[in-house]
Amino acid sequence: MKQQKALDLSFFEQSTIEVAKRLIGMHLVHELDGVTLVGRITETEAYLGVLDRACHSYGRRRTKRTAILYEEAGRCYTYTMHTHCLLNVVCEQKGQPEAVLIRAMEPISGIEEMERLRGKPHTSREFANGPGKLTKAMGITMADYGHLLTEPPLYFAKGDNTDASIVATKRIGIKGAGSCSHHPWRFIDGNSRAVSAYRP
DNA sequence: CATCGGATGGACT
DNA sequence: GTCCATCCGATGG
Repeated sequence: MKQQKALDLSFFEQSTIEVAKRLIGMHLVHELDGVTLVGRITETEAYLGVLDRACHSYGRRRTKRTAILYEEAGRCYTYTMHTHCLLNVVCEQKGQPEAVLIRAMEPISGIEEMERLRGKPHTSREFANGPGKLTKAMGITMADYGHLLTEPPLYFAKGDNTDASIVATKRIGIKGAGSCSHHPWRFIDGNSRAVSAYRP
């Protein structure tokens, strides 16, 4: 495995939709207990802040949980959904509370350790084809809340997206968000099977 | 304090 | 398709 070079802050200061699209094919890296875990991102969703009814910062809602969304781009926004931890990266300028949810990946390296973290055998397709599965495989927890995702131990790195075919769809699991439910702000690699079940 | 609900996943019918 | 584990923030009394 060649050296992983972290994406820098300017990457995350682009528009949130642009970040969501460009993260497809990029690598997510976690250096954990001396092992480097790497996955290739296959699915993301953009959450566009104060006007997006599906976004936790809709209407400038600001709580202890959402506070990090108001900080600078590149920060880690983790939150718990039922029994699971979900990973987001903050985008845009400080004070503009937008983020990209990392929803799925293909395991690249550190696979034995990821299998131990995930528990039970899984096919490569279902290994991390969901946001809760992904954080479990990568060992990401609420302890990572606020971490700057351009620095070890948890960061993004340039990957291979030459085979990626970016497909936009509606976001998954959004309810009660009116017209915001229909925006095509979910992005998948149409050539990967390691994505959530729904396809257009 | 009690209650509710959700950007989920896994087991099961 | 259904059920539910088990969490935190939000809301109301």
